[in-house]
Order: sequence, then structure tokens, then C-alpha cells
Amino acid sequence: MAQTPASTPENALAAADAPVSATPAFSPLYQQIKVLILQSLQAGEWKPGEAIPSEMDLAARFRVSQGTVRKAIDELAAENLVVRRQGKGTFVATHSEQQVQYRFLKLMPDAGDRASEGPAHREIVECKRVRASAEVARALALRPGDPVVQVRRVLSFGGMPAILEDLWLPGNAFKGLNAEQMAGWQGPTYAMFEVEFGVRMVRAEEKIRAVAADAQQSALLQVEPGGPLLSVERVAYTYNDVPMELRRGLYRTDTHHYRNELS
Amino acid sequence: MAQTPASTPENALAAADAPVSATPAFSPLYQQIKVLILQSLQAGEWKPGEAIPSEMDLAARFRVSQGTVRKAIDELAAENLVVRRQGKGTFVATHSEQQVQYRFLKLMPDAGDRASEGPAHREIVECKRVRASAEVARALALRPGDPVVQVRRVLSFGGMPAILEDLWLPGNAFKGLNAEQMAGWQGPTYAMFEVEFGVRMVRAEEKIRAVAADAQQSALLQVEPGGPLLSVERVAYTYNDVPMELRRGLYRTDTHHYRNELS
DNA sequence: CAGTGGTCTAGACCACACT
DNA sequence: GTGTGGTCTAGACCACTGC
Repeated sequence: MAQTPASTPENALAAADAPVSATPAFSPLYQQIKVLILQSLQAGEWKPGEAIPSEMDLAARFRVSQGTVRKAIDELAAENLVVRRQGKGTFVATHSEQQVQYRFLKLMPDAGDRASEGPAHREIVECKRVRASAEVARALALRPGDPVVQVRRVLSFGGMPAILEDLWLPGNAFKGLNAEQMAGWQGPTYAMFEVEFGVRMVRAEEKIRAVAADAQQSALLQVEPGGPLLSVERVAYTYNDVPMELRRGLYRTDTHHYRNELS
Repeated sequence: MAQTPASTPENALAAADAPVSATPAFSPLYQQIKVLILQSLQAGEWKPGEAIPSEMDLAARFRVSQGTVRKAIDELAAENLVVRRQGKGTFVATHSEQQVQYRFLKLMPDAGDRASEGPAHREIVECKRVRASAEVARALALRPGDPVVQVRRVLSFGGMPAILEDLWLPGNAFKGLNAEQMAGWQGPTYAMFEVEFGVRMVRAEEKIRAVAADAQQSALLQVEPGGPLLSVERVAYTYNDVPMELRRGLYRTDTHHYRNELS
């Protein structure tokens, strides 16, 4: 890696193999540095909430200029993998921070903000070990029949049930997860996943639909059967686009709405 | 602006007034450059799809280094106001591009991508001049009673109606808009707004709910009355966060879904 | 005060597109 | 080849944090 920083940067990928290649697959130095930092992040060299080494230190370690490290970190910060704090350092992002808690929850009260509403009350309906169905296996990149933890819970705001959620988690990574743990933890569930299982959710994709409540759902959410509910199907990923959670939420949207910003 | 580039950058905002200020409101040079470019964009100095001057030219114009201009443009590109193309130049973003057409439409077919589906068929149900209701006035920063253009239309994919939309547009900016124009235009509606009215939508906010179809809605979308529909309420903004459109869409989500990425 | 991230500059060179 | 954006470096200085 960059033995001769001042000269043409050697392309690690291209140099690795295939001297005769149609597309040289050029990747700039800062991208290679970014990958290296990413690997350290993934390997747990620095834990969530901790500071990573200073830009100068990283520049020395990788034998590149500070500017190149800076650009690599800039991209990591843009992807919310890392948080910069002027005068203090750069920190591994975590779902435990007081600031942007519940980053992935886009349901907002129609009036006011979520802070004014107070924390949600959580009730675990069930938490059991099952075998992955074909659908769950596909979403989590498992084989059908592989062990999976399934959780069903109801979240309430101000005493009113608002969300009915089913979670499916790979059994291997979430050994020992139980209802007490799910119910006892204060704060974001993803923060618990970080602390208890070392699983950091980094990004997610959601598919949103309008559906009619069935009998069971309407009972749990205290709405009329057949009434409209927002179905939010989420796949959450760790590093390297590895899926680690499938979640299907049913949201009441009579007093709340799903907020999205487009640009 | 940066009469002495090599010395401490004079803060235009801070220098303008209030020599004794608790917070000096420091803003870096590149931010000031960004504002200047933004003003030119807004004033229409360069039209959508056109190239803006090269980084070197802008650096010379503003008497700063190329790197400072670069950082300003980087941010504009990140906000999708401008598109960089290596070897060619930097171009004013437009909704007319073949690439990311329908940037703000997040409805996707459950199987395949939107390109495979072909363009939507549009039917204008009505297009009339009305007076702003309290709700419309609030969303568009108008006064109740101000002139507004209201459009109702149905979009169909593969012959099946999928979206029922109502649009409200400020009457002043959209003088002369009529049903023929709405129906005749090929491609994104926002592209027509750029060409015909010089209005460029830059970002938008959406509030999403699940609702039950009423009699009229179910007839237009060919679903059962009371069936679930996705309600998407959008406010679209031009430069400087000026709202220029209120839109309420009702989406059928039996064969499509609203796709969102979280990070 | 020292250490961290943040800004600004200047110059060299690379990759890409057009002509 | 020329011009564009893109990368990389090196050094100076600024702003913020905490000792």
C-alpha cells in the first residue's frame, strides 16, 4: 500500500492479479484507505462510541498524507459509520447516542416532535426460536430451516398502541436472546444489539405498503378489523451489506405519520 | 469577498455588522462561495442542463483557490443541485435527464425495476383555478384565498391505475397552466415545470399514512371502497426552501411498494 | 497549553471526453 | 492535444476542546 506516496499510487486491486485487464478497475488511494479503516471497524479494533486514531496517526500508519485520510473519513462520516467532533476526535457511530436516537424510526407524531412524546412503552408478545421460512431465509441470506429468533412486540406512545412489530434475527449471531432482555433494555433495540451481541446495524431498506388489519392485528393495536395500517418491511444490514435483521412493522397512522425527506 | 486570499479569510457575514458579537457566526470561505454560486443558480445565470463555469474560472472569478471552489461545488453536488461529469464539466441539475428520472417517485413495482415497466399513462381528471384553503395556504406559504392551480390526475402502469394525485400550485408562478399542457408533456412533470415556468424543484418532504379509500377514490383507482391506500402528502421546494407545490397522492400498493433507504 | 478536526493554498499529476 | 474534473501532497493557519 502506497510504498511510494509521491509517485503514481499503485492500485492494490489491479496489482493483485490480472496484469492484462480490459478495465484496470482504478480505485483512488483514499478509497483503499477507506476500505482499510472499514476493515478495522468491522474487526472491532475500535468499539462503538470510542474514538478512532487521529488523522495524523492514521496518515502515518498508512503512509499517506493527512488529506488522503481525511477524504476517506469524510466518506465514512457521510455514511454515518463514524462521527466527527471538532477538537475532540472521530468516533465510531453508535445507536446509543443521546442525539439521533432511533435513527431508523421515521414515525413521527402529527403534532410536535418525538422528543416531546417521551419514550415508547414496549411489550414483548413473544420471543421464540424458530426455523427460517423460505421468505425469511431469502431476506437474511440464510438457508430455509436455519435457526432464527422471532420476536413480536407492541410499542405504545402515551398509552396508545401504535406499532406491532415482528423481528427475525439470525440464530447464530443472536444466541441467548430472550424476552427479558428485549423487555428490560432501556433505549434503542439496536443499541442493545451492539452491546450484547456486537452487531452494529449500519443501513436499512424499507418497503412500505398500506394493508388492512386482520383480526389478530386489530386486537393488538386496538383498531377496527379491516382498518388501514402502514406495513413497513425492513431489512437491516451490518458492514459489507450483510443482512442481520428482517422486521415487519404495522403502524397506526391516525395520530402519527411516516416522515421522509427527498432530495 | 476574500480580497486577501492568503491571509485570514474575512468573514462577510460577521464583517457586515455587529462588530461586538457573542457568536462571531464564523462561516468558512467555501460556504460563502457556495452561497454565491447558489445565487447565480437561483438567478438563472445558468439554465438546467447547462454547464456552469469550470472550477478554474470560478476560482478566478471569486479570487480563491480551485480547492475552495471544489469544496463548495462538492456540497452543491451532494445536495443534487448540480451534477459533476469527469472530463466534461459541472452541470445544473434537471429533472429532464434520462438517468435518474422521476427522482422523487419512490413507488416501485414489486418485481423488476421501474425501467422494465415502461412510462406511466397519465389521465388528467381536472385542472382548475381555485382559491387557497387554509391548509393549502399554510403548506405553500400563501394567504388563504390566494389564487392556486389545482390538478387531479390518475397515473397507470401497464393499463392498471396505480396513483390518484391532487396537485396544488401557486397561481402566480404557474399562470397559464392548463389540462392540455399537463396531458401533452412527455416525461416528468417537474421537467415541464422547469421548461415552461422556470420552476426547479430541489427537495421535498413527504408524510405517509395508510388510509381507507372513499367512494370516489375507489372508483378512480378501481379498488373496493374502504380498501387500504397509501397516502403520500408531499411539499416540494425550490431554492431557499420556498414551497412551490403541495401534492397528495393515493397509491395502490398491491403490486407496487414505496421504497426507502435508511442510513 | 497541546491536540484534534477544519480550512485554505499551491502545485503536480491522473483519468476522462472531445476534437 | 487541450480542457475538464479528480487525486495527492505538503505546509500553514484557524477553531474548538480539555488539561
